[in-house]
Amino acid sequence: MTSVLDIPEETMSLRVVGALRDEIVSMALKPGDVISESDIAARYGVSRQPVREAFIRLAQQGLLLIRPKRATVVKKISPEGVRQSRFIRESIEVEVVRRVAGNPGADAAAILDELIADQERASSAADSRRFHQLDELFHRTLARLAGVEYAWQLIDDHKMQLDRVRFMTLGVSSAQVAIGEHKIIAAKIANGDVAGAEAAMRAHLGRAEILLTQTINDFPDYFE
Amino acid sequence: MTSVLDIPEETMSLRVVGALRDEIVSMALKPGDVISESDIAARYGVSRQPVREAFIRLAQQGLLLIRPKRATVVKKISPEGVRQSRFIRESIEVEVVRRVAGNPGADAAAILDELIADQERASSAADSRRFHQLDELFHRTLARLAGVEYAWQLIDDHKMQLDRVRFMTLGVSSAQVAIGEHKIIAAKIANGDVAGAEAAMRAHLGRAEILLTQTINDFPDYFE
DNA sequence: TTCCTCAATCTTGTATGGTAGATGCCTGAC
DNA sequence: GTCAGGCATCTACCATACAAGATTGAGGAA
Repeated sequence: MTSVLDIPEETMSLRVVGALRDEIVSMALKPGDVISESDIAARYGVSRQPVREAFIRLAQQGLLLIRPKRATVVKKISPEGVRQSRFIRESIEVEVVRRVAGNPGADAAAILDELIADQERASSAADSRRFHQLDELFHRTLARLAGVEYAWQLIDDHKMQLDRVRFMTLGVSSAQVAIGEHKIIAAKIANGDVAGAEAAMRAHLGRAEILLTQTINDFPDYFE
Repeated sequence: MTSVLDIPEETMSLRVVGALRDEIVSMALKPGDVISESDIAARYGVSRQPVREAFIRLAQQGLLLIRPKRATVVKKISPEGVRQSRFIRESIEVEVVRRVAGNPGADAAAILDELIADQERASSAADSRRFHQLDELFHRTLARLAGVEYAWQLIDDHKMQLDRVRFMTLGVSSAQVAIGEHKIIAAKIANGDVAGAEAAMRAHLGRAEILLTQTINDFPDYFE
C-alpha cells in the first residue's frame, strides 16, 4: 500500500497536493465528487491544516472548487475552458515553432529526431504511459529550443484540464498519427520552413478538436 | 485610514490577498523585503492562519517566495520572467487580433473607436490611473471580441510582474504613442487586414522592450 | 398530502499553541 | 585577533479547538 508519505516533498501540504492532483487528473476522483478537508485528512493521516492548504493550491489551479462554508468539489470540466486552454496552447506553441524554424540551432534536428525515435519504440512496445511522457517532452523540448521553457510551465498548468479529457478517451489509439505529425513538424523545422512548421503544428494541435464533443456525449456528468 | 476590513471579500484571507497584492504591485512592499506571518497578522489585526493562506496564494502567483522555516520575502523581479511573460502575452494577443481582424463583428470598429476616444479624454485630463485602466480595457476588449476573454485572465495573472516594472517607469509619458498605436490596430481590424493588424500589435507590445534594461540599471536591487 | 419551521449536523473559516528547522549572535578557547 | 561551538530567537509548519454559515431531514400544522 502506497502512502502519501512516500511522495518526497518538503512539506505535508505539498505531498497532499501531489497525491490529490494525480487522483483528479487520472479521474480516480471524478468531476462533481464532493470531498471535505476532514475526509482527506483522515485518509492521509494528517490534520486538516495541510489538507486545507492543498485545497487552496488546487483550487487556484482550477481543479477544485471551494464553496465557503458549504463544501469542496472536484471541478467539473468546462468545455469552454478546454476550448480556451487549447487556444492558449496553440497561440504559444505556434509562436514557438515559428521561432525554432526561423532560427534552428545546430543540433535541433538531431534532438527532435532522437525523441521521435524514442516515441516509435514506446509505441511498438505499447507503453502508452511512456509514449505520453515522450509526447509531452517533444513539445517541451520545442519550447526549450525557442528559449522559452518557462512558458511551457504555463501550458503545463492548463494542460491538466486537457489531460482529464484525454484520460477519458484512452483506447482511441492515435499514436501512429501523432508520430507522423511530429515527423512533419521536425522536417519543416529542419528545412527552416517557418510557414510550413506553423501549419503543421496547427494541424497537430487541431486534431483533438473532434474528440471533445464526442467525450461530452459519452460522459455528460463530468462537464458543466 | 483605510483598513483591510474595507475590502469587500468573502473571507479575511482573500482580503489580505488583495491588500498585499496592491502593496506589492504598487511597490509599497519592495522586492527583497522580508515579511512574516506574524507581522502581517498584527498589521491587519487577524490571526496568522488567514495570512498564511494569503501567502500561499500570492506565492503561487509569483509575488512571494516562501522559504520554509526561514522567512517569506517579496519576490525579486526576474528579467527572464518578464521577458517570457511578454512572450506569452505577445503570443496570445497576436492570435487575438488575427481572429478579430479575420472575422470582425459588426460593431467591433465602433466599440474600439469609443474606447480610444475615452483614452484621449483621460490623456488630456492627465488622469494616468484611468488611462491605464482604459489601456487594459482595450486589450481585454480585443480578447472578448475574439471570444477568448478567459484567456485574458491568464495574461492578467502574468501582467502583475510587468506592472511592477511599469510602476517604476512612471513619468515616462508615452500615452500619445500608445493611443496612436491603438488607432492603427483598430484601423487594420476595421479593414480586415490580418497581417497588418498582427504587425501593428507586435509593434505596440514590442515598444516596452527598451524600458526593461533601463529599469534594471535604475533599480538593480529589485531584480534577480 | 403539502409545506413550513427548526434543530442536528454537516461544511469551511479563524484563532492559538506547540514543534522543528534555520539563522545569527555571543561567548570562550586558542 | 580569529575561529568554532552552542544557545537564544527567529521562521514557517502542523495540530487542535472553536466559531459560524449552509444543508438536510424530521416533525408538526394547515
